[in-house]
Parts: sequence; C-alpha cells; structure tokens
Amino acid sequence: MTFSKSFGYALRGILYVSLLKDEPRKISIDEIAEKLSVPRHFLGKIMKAVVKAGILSSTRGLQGGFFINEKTLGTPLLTIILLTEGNNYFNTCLLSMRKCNSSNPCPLHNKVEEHKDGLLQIYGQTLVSDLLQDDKADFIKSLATVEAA
Amino acid sequence: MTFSKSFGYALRGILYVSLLKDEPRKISIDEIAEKLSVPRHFLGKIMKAVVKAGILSSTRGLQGGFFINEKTLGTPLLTIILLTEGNNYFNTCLLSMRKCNSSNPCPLHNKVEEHKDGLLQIYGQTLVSDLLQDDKADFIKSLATVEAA
DNA sequence: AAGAAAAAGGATATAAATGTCCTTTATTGA
DNA sequence: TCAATAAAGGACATTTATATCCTTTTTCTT
Ligand code: FES
Ligand code: FES
Repeated sequence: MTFSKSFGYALRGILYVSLLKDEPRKISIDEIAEKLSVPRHFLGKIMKAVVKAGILSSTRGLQGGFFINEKTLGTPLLTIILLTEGNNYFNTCLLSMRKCNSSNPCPLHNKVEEHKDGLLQIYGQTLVSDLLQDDKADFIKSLATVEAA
Repeated sequence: MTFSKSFGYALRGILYVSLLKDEPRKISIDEIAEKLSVPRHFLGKIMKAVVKAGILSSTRGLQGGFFINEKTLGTPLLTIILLTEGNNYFNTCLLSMRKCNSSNPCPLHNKVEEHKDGLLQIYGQTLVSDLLQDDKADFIKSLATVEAA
C-alpha cells in the first residue's frame, strides 16, 4: 500500500511543474524543493530520473529548469510508480517470495488479488492530468508537506 | 501494496506453527527457518515480537519452542501487519505527507481511498485460520521461498 | 545437581533507502 | 569572451531495514 518517499517526491515534483505549465519561465529545482518542503538535493536526483524517463524535460543554464513536454500530462501514474519502485513492484509477492504467481499462490494471494488488480487498473488509467486541480493556490498547498495534521 | 520482509517472515512463521497445531511437540526456530528458507537469526527476532504481542506462545529450554495459544487462530491479518509495519501503516499518505487525511487530501487520496479501505476491510476480517489449507504438504510447500518461478 | 536444549536478549554487521555536498557541463546574457 | 545560473553527475553521510553472532535465561532430562 505504501510507496517510497522517492515516489512521493517524484509525483509531487511532476505535478508542481505541470501546474505551472502556462507560465513562460522554467521551474528550478530550488523552487520545487522549497514549495514542496522536500530535500533539495535528493529531489534533484529523482527529477533527473524523471527527465531521463521522458516524463518531464529540462534545460541547463541561465533561465533553465524543468518544464512539461508532450508526454507529461498523459503519463499514467503507473509509469511513475514503476520508475521509482522498480518494474517488479506489482509482481512481488506480499509474503516476500520470489514471484507473485497465481499458479502457485502464497496463502495471501487469492485474498488480495482482486484489490491488487483494481489498484493496478487505477494506476494505469489515472494520468498526471487527472490529478491536477483547478484551484492552483489550493493545489500547491495540498502538495506541500505539512507537519501538523 | 508491498509489505516488508519482516511481515512475510512473521506471517509465514505463524502459519507454519499453526499448521502443526495437532502435533504434541513444540516447534523450534531452527525448524521454522529451515522449512521456510528464511534467515534463522532474523526470524528469531521477529518471532520474539510475535510472542510478545501474544499472537503465539513459546517456552524456553529442552523441548521448548513455539506453539499456538487461544488467540493465534483468531488473529486478524491486520494485527500482524501493524506489528511489523507499524501502527501508522494505514494512515500514512501515499505521497509521503504527514498524515493521510480525507479533510485535506493529497492528489492521490481520493483515487485510491476505495481500494485502500477495501484492503483494510479484508485484512481486518481475514484470520490466521482463514489462511490455513487442508493439504499440509502442499501448504508447507507454498510457505517455502522458491527461487525459480 | 549437572548438562543439554532452546528461546530471549543484546551487540554488531551489511545492505538499501534517504539525504547532503561538491564538481562538471550546458545555457544565457552581457 | 566572460560571468552567472541551473541541471547533471558523482562522492559521501546518515538512517533504516535486514541479517548474523554471541551471551543469558529458562526448562527439561538424567
Ligand atoms: S501475493 Fe504472494 S504469491 Fe501473489
Ligand atoms: S493518500 Fe495522501 S492524504 Fe491520503
């Protein structure tokens, strides 16, 4: 059920850049890290992988930064999950056995299969664009880590 | 979606001991580790926590080992999950924000809430006894880690 | 009482995830 | 061409999860 922090950072970074798609400027890692209250250098490392995967684009140098490309908004969540959690995220057995396998299922397998598939469906169908909200200010607020509940 | 290895080891250990509930002997950590192909010392540490939580019982000394008690078979999966993954497993936000909170939801929250709740239901309702199979030999086989698919 | 067996407990080791820092490379504008 | 800026890349530090080992305590058998 849980994803790594890397996934959270990646998705939030992508969403933040996507949200500002109409601004002429590119978005720097410093801005993203600050607005999301996320460790700057670690985020940089993750965003590099995001760009390498083609989910976002970036340029170096003055006026450089991150910006969306033709793939960004249509990227399914699943792509981002597999990027940060590894390609085997959905075929690892819940009980730490080698491969999740319905022909030789572990004791938990059949109990959760339905919901596991359901989540996989959702992750495959939900696009970055589906997660953006109209109210930008409110959305940015919901992207920032908040200590207090 | 994924649990830690500790959870897999714990549940499999519990299931193995439960499966042998009709045998007069107690089950040693060596036997469990060997049958499940799991690291012996690490498993010992986890089983200690399982016993401390009252899910299994154990005695030291000659003829000692692990055995089920009145709670074992009726223990819901959820109890074991919270034991190994921590009590906040189901209220941590998927995007690494402070608290999963439907009044101030992250962008992913509403998308997955239904399935998250569904899994929680299943984990709360599924008991150790529900995971045991009649065919012991087959079941033990399904408990053992298998390298090859 | 003595010895053996087995869990419990604690100390340490290794690996992976997370986080920080510094250097290099690319881009822009003067 | 030069200086400034920002991502990319790589080295290193810290923390957490996983794994191993050794000692202590308990229990049983003789
Ligand atoms: S979850 Fe264990 S085999 Fe599928
Ligand atoms: S999953 Fe993020 S707030 Fe609930």
